[in-house]
Amino acid sequence: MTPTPTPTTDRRRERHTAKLATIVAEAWALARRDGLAAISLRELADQVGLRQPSLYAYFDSKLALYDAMFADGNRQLIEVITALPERDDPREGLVELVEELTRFSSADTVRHQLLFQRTIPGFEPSPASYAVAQEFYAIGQKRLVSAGVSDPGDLDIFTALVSGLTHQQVANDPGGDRWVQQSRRVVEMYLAEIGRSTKAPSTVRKSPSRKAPK
Amino acid sequence: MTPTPTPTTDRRRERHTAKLATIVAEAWALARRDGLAAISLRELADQVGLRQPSLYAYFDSKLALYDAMFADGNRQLIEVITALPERDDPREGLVELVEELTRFSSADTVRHQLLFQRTIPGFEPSPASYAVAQEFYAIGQKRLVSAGVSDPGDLDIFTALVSGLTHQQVANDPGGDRWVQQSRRVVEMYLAEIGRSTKAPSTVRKSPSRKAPK
DNA sequence: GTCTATACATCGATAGAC
DNA sequence: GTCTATCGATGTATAGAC
Repeated sequence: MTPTPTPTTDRRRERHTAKLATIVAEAWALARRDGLAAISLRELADQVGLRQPSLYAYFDSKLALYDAMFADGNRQLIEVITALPERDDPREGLVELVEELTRFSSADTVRHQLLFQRTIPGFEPSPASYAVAQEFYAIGQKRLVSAGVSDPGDLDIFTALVSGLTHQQVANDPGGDRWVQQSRRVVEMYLAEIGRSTKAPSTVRKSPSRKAPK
Repeated sequence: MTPTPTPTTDRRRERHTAKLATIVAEAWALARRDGLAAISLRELADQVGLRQPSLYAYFDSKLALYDAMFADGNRQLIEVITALPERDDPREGLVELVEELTRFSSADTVRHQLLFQRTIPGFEPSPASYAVAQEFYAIGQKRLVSAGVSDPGDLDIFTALVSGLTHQQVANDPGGDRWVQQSRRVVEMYLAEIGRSTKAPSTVRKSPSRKAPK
């Protein structure tokens, strides 16, 4: 997903990358003000001291801009969770992880939208950007395993818990901490359930679904 | 949020309302095909045999169309959950409620987006439409109270669980039932936690009932 | 790389005739 | 209510000067 002509010399490449970062940062600012889907390329260009066609030296299209923002947001996410202090008790570490993720979403609604909701028609992360998202996912999964969670179903439940807390936080108390406060209890509730089921790992309860499983 | 000039005679009002319903239905179809934000008023008008400006006889703006869709989706939601069979055990009823809500979201991604995510820039439900959403919320809360949940914090956790299951279902397995299948276990996990925290722990079933819902 | 200039298709929205 | 005609703004894209 390289833009148009990638700069040749190191010096030029450096400036190119720097300018690209300011464009992405300004795009975030516009998205926060008007909404993610309402970013105007002409206004974005103005904000970074360029004319609209010049943006095409950095992005092939508007979707490519969203792609860069997607990767950028996921890098922020990785940065935040890797900065968390190590805990002897992996369960306590899990609590803090979930609290931090909920805070992260609460801090920036549109960032949460781009990263976790499919809100832009036609947008799909490029392989490179998707790899960043998977890196985050791998880190989270590793912490889960440390806390003794390995069953796929258990993992699905955990992702549901986290996405539920973050979504409610963003939707009903953006900038606040109403669901951040519930994170500890939710994680402890979850770990209690996991501990309950690991005694008999063979018998997996399944919901009487009306649809036949695939 | 009445459109432009509300029809005067009963006959005209009737046709107006009927046509309005077909417009909303066709808007859903377009949204399913191209995405919620990608609805084109010109194409919508074509689909219902009108020219684009004529749509303004039914909606003051595009946002007013979204508002009508929002109310419509919430009415569908109320219809679905009120159609659920009565259960002697309110806990079993809660399980089925959550399963049904997750199925509801899985069945229509864009409907879930409009109802539960803030994805359209500038859109905010009108008081009339918001009242429909609150009616749904009141029904859900009533069932929760029947199951012995009344604490506000407990309620916040429940909404997080439901929104998490539905969101994961929509985002990662649209049309499927991967998180629908986890609904029972999540609800039982939740009820166990509630029972643990209440001062007077009632009879908590240790093992879940295998009673099939239907 | 960035500019000016221009082009095209599409969009939501409005004015005014009927 | 529905139409035609039109508006301003948008995203997208290209050509060519510097």
